[in-house]
Amino acid sequence: MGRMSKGFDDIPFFDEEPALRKPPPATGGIAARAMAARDRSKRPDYLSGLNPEQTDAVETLEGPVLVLAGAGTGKTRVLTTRIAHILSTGRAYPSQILAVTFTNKAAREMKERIGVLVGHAVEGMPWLGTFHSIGVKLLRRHAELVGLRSDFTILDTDDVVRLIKQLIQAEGLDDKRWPAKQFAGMIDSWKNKGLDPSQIPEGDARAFANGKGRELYAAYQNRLLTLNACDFGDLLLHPIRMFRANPDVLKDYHDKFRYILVDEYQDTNTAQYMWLRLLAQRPQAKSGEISSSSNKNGDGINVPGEARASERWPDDVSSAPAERSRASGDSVSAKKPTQQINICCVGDDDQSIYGWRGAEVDNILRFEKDFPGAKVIKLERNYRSTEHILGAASHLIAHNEGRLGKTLFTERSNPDDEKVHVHAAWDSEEEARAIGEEIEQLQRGKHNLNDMAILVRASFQMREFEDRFVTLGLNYRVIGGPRFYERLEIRDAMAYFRLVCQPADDLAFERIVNTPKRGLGETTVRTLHDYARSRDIPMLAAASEIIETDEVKPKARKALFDVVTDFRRWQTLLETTPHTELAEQILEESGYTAMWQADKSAEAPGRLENLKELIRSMEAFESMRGFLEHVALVMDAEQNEDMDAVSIMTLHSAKGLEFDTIFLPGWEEGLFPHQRALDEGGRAGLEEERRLAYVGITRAKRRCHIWFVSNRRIHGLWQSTMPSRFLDELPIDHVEVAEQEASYGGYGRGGYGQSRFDKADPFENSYQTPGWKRAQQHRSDATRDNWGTRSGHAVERIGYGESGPRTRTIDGELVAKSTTAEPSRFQVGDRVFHLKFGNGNIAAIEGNKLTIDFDRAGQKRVLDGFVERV
DNA sequence: AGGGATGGCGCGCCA
DNA sequence: CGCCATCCCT
Repeated sequence: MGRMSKGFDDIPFFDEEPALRKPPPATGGIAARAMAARDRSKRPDYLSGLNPEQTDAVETLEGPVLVLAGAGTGKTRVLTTRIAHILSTGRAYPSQILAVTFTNKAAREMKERIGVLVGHAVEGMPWLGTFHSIGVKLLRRHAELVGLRSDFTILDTDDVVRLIKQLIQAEGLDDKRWPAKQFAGMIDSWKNKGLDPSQIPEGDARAFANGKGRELYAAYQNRLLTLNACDFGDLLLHPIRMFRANPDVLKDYHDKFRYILVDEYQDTNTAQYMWLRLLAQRPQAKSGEISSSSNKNGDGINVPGEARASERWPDDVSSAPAERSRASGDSVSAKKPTQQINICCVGDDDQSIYGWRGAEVDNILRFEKDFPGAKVIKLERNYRSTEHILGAASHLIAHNEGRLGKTLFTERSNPDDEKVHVHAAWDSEEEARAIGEEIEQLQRGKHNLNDMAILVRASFQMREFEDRFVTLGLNYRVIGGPRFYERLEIRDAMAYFRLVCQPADDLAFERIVNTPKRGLGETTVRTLHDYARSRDIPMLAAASEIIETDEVKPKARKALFDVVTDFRRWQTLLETTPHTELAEQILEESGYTAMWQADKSAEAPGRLENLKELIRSMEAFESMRGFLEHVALVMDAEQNEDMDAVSIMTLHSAKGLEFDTIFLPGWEEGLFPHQRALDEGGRAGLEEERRLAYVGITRAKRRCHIWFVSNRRIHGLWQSTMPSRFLDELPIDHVEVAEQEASYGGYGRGGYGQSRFDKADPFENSYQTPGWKRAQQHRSDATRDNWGTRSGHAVERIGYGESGPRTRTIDGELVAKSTTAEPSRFQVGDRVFHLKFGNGNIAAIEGNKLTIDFDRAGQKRVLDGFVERV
């Protein structure tokens, strides 16, 4: 077993590892084959009810498999059944299966479902988790191989930014000119690509901090090591480095993981790809050394002559040229016959929505090249949505290029199925109000709130709905919303706990050294900081030294002394006291609870409540360390599941979920597709936004309501908005432009009833609906009442001017092209003024849409109602 | 040292 | 608008 003892035996983490102590089951033997044959003929329960493609995906256990699973085609079912199949046919122990997901939610769900399939016999799957949580697990075992101790802390984005800011200042740079946040983003993207400071492109390195980008990145990494800390990227990068530098350790994992499953493969980034590759690739034996035995492959799993993908990785020019030679280093033991590592990746290129996080759709598009002989199985039979919903989604996504190309179909078709509804509202307030009413309507029709969800593009949209639902008394839950752990009081409390568990955590120290106020101001902290830096010791240690000297004033010295004594005491208690008790004690004795009790502000009681909740949630964990790790990785606080409530979440966090009724508000240019996606990602960015739209629509089983508004408040200013281009890309056959049925909450009731407009020709102008007209009518009152002035300055008025209601047409497929369009009151070349974009010249006119070259804002497309001639 | 006022900037999505 | 950082005052 070589030097493997390094990790496995010294550190008390050898969980459920039968494979390392007992010989693995004889999967390749005659008995096993007989067993497998028996199982195949018997068709165990869990296989029944799968369609042929799904069955294929479950039963093709050997060799590389790519499952292209469209939305709602039973992807999770395939994954879990596949695992159940592996387990119940005795091909591997739970601990020999590596199953990677992207979200904790997905991991949790898979665990549950496997449990149901296999029964209670299987005690969890130790290696089922997110890339990051598995990364942590690996790192805790082998921390010393990358220069960490196994009790390292995981820093969140906030910590990272503060740390970088310090470094920027330490370099004598202006932290205004070089924002820490921006650099944190750069580091993150380098890490997503698997690049350490020496590998980043020269251009990138120069782009920041007067050309000191590389130095700064290196300094950051060093600082992390000193702090015994990791950022999220390190959770992937360190294991990669560790495996490359320690082929013997890697080999242990090769022997261990017989089956690798990857969920959402389209979302893997380069670092994750490298990580997977290392684990799935058994190094090819060097000729003459160990070839004969390793090629023998005595377990019989392989079909003779079939290419073994794991030996045929392509040369990777971009990331790590040295890897292949290093990974196939000489220390690999060849005594045991090698077994194939069977990798199965599941994904959907149409649902790749994490490009901004470094995901490479290319990974999935390239799968067959990476794994020669790979079997590709397409799942296209949709079990979730109605024909209209599928039709709308398919037609929309067909506007993307560079797809592998799947066509979802369903066999369930019902004449009663509703089309996808498109609604217009005047502003986001009305949007929230109308959706609230629609929800209440459904509720009256005996629909559960649990079956409805509102999916927003950006989290700031959520608040409007929350406000509205609070007034309505409508239950809702925010999924992945303002994260529990991000709250001030939770972060403070966590900092205390971190520092107790990890005295070197200077970020935690600085956070709480003067919270509550102890008279340890900036001066004292700086002295401490300098002292610690000059001796290269953590600040808490520095504090305990410095109180022996007279470097700080007596008052501060006393305060520091108290802090140091407190922490020393808590550290000793860590071993003896139950962690929840200790946590309470820490918050009491530090005066932190008292601080909030003394606080008379409105939110103080809530904060105290949150602290209690924090302690409560610690009960589920074995130790304070375990809890800290959980919080660092699992950002979502548990919500009470039994309540019937509407879910509100972002489109991103909705991936993988399904609801009977889906509301998709905010389909406006600039918000969805998001302006920044367009600016930074160009066409690729637009396509990713479109995939996001596709994900949104395909979450719906029965009803899908899309909304757009003409006015939205952005940065506190009301801005006029244009309907999203994605609306134009919906097929008219499956879409109905809805009339708003409900009356208005506070005002405007009566007089604008729907009936008067019922006979309006829907094709005349689809957005000329009663709701729309009413909204316009509204505008004149509402503008005066609600959008008046702000601290004396005129707010942006929405640009209707004096010329009355506009005709709004979306040309394209959704709405019949308006042939009766009145000639535009503008001409190409006209000089015009727009409230937001300023002056510009008209470059083109399409109906009432103007393309304008603005002097300052560049080229934009706006509705003619929002500009006036100058 | 601490608190209040003021001014700048931002609201994209995640582990 | 709302958060934050910073400034300035006590």
